[in-house]
Amino acid sequence: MQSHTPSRTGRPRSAAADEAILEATRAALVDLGWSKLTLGDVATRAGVAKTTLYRRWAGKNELVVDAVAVLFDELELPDRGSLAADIEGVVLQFAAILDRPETKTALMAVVAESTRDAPLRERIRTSIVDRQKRLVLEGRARAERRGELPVPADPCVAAETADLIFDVAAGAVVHRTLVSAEPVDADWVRRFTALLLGGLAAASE
Amino acid sequence: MQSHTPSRTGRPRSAAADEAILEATRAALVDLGWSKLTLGDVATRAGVAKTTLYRRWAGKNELVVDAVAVLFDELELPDRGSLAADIEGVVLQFAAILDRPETKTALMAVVAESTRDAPLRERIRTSIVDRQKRLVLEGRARAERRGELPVPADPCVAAETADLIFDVAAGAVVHRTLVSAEPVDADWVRRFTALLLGGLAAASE
DNA sequence: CAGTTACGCTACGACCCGTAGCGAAAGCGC
DNA sequence: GCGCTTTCGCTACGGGTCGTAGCGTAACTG
Repeated sequence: MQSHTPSRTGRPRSAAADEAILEATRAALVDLGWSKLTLGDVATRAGVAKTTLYRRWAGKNELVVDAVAVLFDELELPDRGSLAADIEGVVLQFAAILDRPETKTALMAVVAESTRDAPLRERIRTSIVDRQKRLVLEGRARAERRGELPVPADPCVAAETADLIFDVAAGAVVHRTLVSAEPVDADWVRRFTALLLGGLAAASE
Repeated sequence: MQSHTPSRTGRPRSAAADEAILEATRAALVDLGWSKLTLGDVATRAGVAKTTLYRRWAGKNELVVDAVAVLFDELELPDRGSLAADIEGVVLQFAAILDRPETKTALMAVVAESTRDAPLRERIRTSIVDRQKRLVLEGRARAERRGELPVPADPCVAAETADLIFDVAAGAVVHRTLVSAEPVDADWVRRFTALLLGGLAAASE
């Protein structure tokens, strides 16, 4: 969120307004998409003055990041018994979130903006990307406990491998969904997982 | 381009103006980025009236796609002797194009817009994406001639595999560059290629 | 109650959009 | 050469969004 240090005195900021604004932002993203979304319209939908919106967020970019970030909270890594099943499960979850119209149009737009805005990039990293990356680390740790993956000797190499896996998995799903515009269905996920696990097995030999 | 059927009579459209506009668009992307780029500014930079710009392109999206598309013309697939070397070469080329400031800020922006604009998505596909995908098909055909990959029995499965490889490769490079904001250097490409080839080998067994 | 902060509302200049209208320029067929 | 057609540069315009300033009111604290 926007990390406003709450002062001890004075009228407190309405928490209900916060949620109403974020909800209105998601609704506006569904109806209008990124480019036609205006802050005035969001304020009207939320039943809030436009000035209130500007008091809490610096601009459209930051607002949309916060509005979309909560959708990634539902990402979990339930234990499905094997590394392959775990991967397939989390990839399907990620694809489902990315298939929503509000994330589809918003995510790549804010990433594009972040190429010229370092603070925005940091905000995206902490509130969205790191939540995804955590799943990769958890999945590997679980696979090591199962004995499906060897415990890495060099932790530095292990970190690089985790980053590689993350970029490959997240990138592939995003590219399939947004660029190729084809569905990430169970069949595709199965083939992708087979490719990924095969590559991991070959690399650790 | 914008596929304007040239009429036999009347004053012909200036081809020099076309190139000046696209060049000005790329320069404006470098200076201003996607969101702050305005068509009026592009027209001024190109030494062209704003109305001329609107006569040739429907809007900002289409213009930027055309301006960036030509940068992907330099993508080639020189024979480096092995499938691994071919992959590493083309991935490094793709990463180099994507590292330019004009493509970095523009590509994801137009992809984000294309989620709500089917004609734009088709334009991106034909003028940018298909040029990349072609390299995957050529690379595989070459590897089959070398005997590095088995000739697929089912052409339908082969097409699906090619699509998968394409989404994985392009997606990984894009994600690494734009989301993780870390360099696609020779070391990363080597590790990615090893992962991909290992997965391919495991899948064809 | 006084002090402080957030809120809703209005109004404002600045900017960009996309289009219309005009006269001039550059080709083609005769 | 002379019309015809299309594009060009230019100006001007209504409409929309931006981000901010100002002001009176509401909410909470000590």
